[in-house]
Amino acid sequence: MAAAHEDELVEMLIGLFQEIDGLFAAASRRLGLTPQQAQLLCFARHRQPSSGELAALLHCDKTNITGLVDRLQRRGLLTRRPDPDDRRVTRVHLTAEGEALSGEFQRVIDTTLTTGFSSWPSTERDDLIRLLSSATSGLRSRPRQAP
Amino acid sequence: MAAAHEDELVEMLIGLFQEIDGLFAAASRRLGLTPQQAQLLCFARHRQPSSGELAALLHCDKTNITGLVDRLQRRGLLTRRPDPDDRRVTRVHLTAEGEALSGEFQRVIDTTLTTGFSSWPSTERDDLIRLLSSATSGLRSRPRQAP
DNA sequence: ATGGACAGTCGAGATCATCAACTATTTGGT
DNA sequence: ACCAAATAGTTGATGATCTCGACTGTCCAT
Repeated sequence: MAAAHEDELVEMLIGLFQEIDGLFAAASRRLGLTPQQAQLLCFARHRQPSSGELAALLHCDKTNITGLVDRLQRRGLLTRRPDPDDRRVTRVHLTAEGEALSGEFQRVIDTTLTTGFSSWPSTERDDLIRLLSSATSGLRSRPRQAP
Repeated sequence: MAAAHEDELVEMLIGLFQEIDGLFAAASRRLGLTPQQAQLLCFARHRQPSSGELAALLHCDKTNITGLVDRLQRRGLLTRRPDPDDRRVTRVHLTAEGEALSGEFQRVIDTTLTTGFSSWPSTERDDLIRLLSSATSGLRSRPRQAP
């Protein structure tokens, strides 16, 4: 067993997590958003998620989404619209202003991450993409424990 | 330029971030901690950080640390001790209970991540460790912009 | 129909997070 | 040695995040 290697891998994964967490905090703050608001806007960028979907994506309770969406709606960044197929669900649609702001956020993230890899040879980039893809999908089916 | 590859890499990095974020949320909740509390305890596991160091590690204002440490101290998980070399700084020391709880948290994280990679050949693990190391250090010196 | 599952909201209470202002201590320049 | 500037931590005020239990309304399978 390569126990030392495993520990090292875990350490690296968490280190990268911390780094991206800091990047998100700095970028959202720069735009006058909280990290949660920025992430919610990004999730609503190309689909029109329901509150329940947003709760799953943000790893929080659905009752939290109500206030989160309330504040963003009060700022004119999104609107609530009823789902035509299921009258229980309400879907979140970005306004033009919300599109612009979330686009700005995504641009900051993209350029910061991209410039961090600008000096990498494309073979290493491809390797990393391949390994990250396997890693993420491997973790996505993580063992759930009973509540 | 491999613009498509860059976008794909950014997408993968964020996907992994989301996954680890969810893992942290679930693990800390299981132990009756908030994610911030769990992270703070882990940072205090082997060193005795000052409040300012904790603020930098948690990417938040130093005034936030006061209340965070207050609540953990009230639960008997850590103590404040003055730094002998600089009477301005107070350092955080975990109690035995705090050690146990943060150890439990770290164990949950470690085993979940490790089992996610248990089927990987060691050559791929080594590749991923090497690439993540480069990536994280490359991002750690990220370009700061003026406030 | 009707009972159970599901989506969203509300109210209460705790935590997280920031800002301005303050005290105490350290440091460096003169 | 002195004093101004920088630093570490706390406090109070304010707003945002997050969860829990309870509630309404809708869907769906029996």
